[in-house]
Amino acid sequence: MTVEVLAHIADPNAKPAGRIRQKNEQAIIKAAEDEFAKHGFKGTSMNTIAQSVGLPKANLHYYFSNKLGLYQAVLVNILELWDNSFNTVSVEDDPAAAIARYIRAKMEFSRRHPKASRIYAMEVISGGEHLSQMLDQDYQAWFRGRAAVFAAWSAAGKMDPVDPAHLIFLIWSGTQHYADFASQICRVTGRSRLVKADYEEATEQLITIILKGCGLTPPAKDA
Amino acid sequence: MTVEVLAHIADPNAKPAGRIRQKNEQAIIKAAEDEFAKHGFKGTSMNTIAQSVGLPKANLHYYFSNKLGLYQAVLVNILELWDNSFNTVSVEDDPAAAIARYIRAKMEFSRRHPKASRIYAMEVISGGEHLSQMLDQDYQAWFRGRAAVFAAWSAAGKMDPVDPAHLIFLIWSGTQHYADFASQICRVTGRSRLVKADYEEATEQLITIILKGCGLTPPAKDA
DNA sequence: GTCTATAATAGGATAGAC
DNA sequence: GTCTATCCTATTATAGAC
Repeated sequence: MTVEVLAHIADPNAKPAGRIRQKNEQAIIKAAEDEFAKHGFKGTSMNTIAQSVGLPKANLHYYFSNKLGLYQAVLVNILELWDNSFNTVSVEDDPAAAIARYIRAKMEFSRRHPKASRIYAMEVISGGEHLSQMLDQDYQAWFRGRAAVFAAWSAAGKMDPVDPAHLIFLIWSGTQHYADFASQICRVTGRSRLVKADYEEATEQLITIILKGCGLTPPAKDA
Repeated sequence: MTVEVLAHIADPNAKPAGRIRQKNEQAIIKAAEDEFAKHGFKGTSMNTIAQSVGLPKANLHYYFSNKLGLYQAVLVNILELWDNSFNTVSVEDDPAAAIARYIRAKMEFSRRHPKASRIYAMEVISGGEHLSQMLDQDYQAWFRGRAAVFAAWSAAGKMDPVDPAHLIFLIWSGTQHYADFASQICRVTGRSRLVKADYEEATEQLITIILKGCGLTPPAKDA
């Protein structure tokens, strides 16, 4: 996905970035992520963000044209975090190794950036209107390209003939769940929070089930 | 899960239900679901709900003590919709048939009640504080009981020794995804909306992958 | 660049006429 | 039971002093 090109969407009248500006913008965005992750776009107030950064709310409007501009900056920030290793997977690669690596990368993202995952989830649940401006056309093309790789593997008899789209959705949902639904996982398992070991265990279980489910044998050891 | 007992939480000063009251309350709840599913608790305004029902907003406060009371009524409504067939699954049952049936039930819920699923998802992503009052203690016990059934199947050699909790999370996330992330599925696949056939295809794919992933053979035909 | 003060509006909630 | 009018607070956003 080409994300750099879209940075201007976040703030059309963006001023040249001085040192102070860059630092403050990042601080505001970081605080904004906390709120957006908990309450979504509509449910978040500039006031709360301002208090969280320790800045008067007028400053937020100095750095970002308005609430929507700040939100879009946060979204762009998230899209830039996304792991792109899956983009380069090709038909020549080993399916089992490639899928295992992708699951690992997605789960690592859930562990390291749970708030980013939640903001994205809330945005999609809300209809994803703010995202459509950012990734409409080439996102669909990207998805088709990735699905084609799975289809080619199946056609070559390297894996079961599973529907590529549904397999990708299963990988997405299964990994994102550990970020988005962490509060529920904690509740039903009696944990206070998820630690690294929990994510590692989940990763191995997901890889085991999904690879076998596609008729694949897990790679002997991860590289 | 014992849900009926908790109905009083939704509105402690609930008045006896007359015909008009019951009808209006349902109309309000229905309209509220639309908004809560799109914007979560904080992001939803009573005003918007009132306009959607075609009632002055003072009426909403007549029927529900306040915004929180209305939200909790919506949540209770959702919990009552939940499929309970999984509760009665026991060690004696056939794992493949039971898991396939559960996936089918969960996916059917996503198809028939996508808004309920989204409200629940938003609530969990937001931290799930409003849910904890409703199902804290026995929810954990319920989960442990269900996980124990999977563990017993594994111990009896009826299926692979997968971690029950992670398997359940995979079933939950994989099925709920088609409700919560429908907007994204539509975007990447170029659909305008998901139809029954899409859900049926997804159901079969999920059952195929997950059953095989657990070392199970799909039941010949569904009952 | 930063902040106080303030405008303008939307939000939740209630009083009280009907 | 129903609705208008209203209160008060929170919210987005801006003006303008420093």
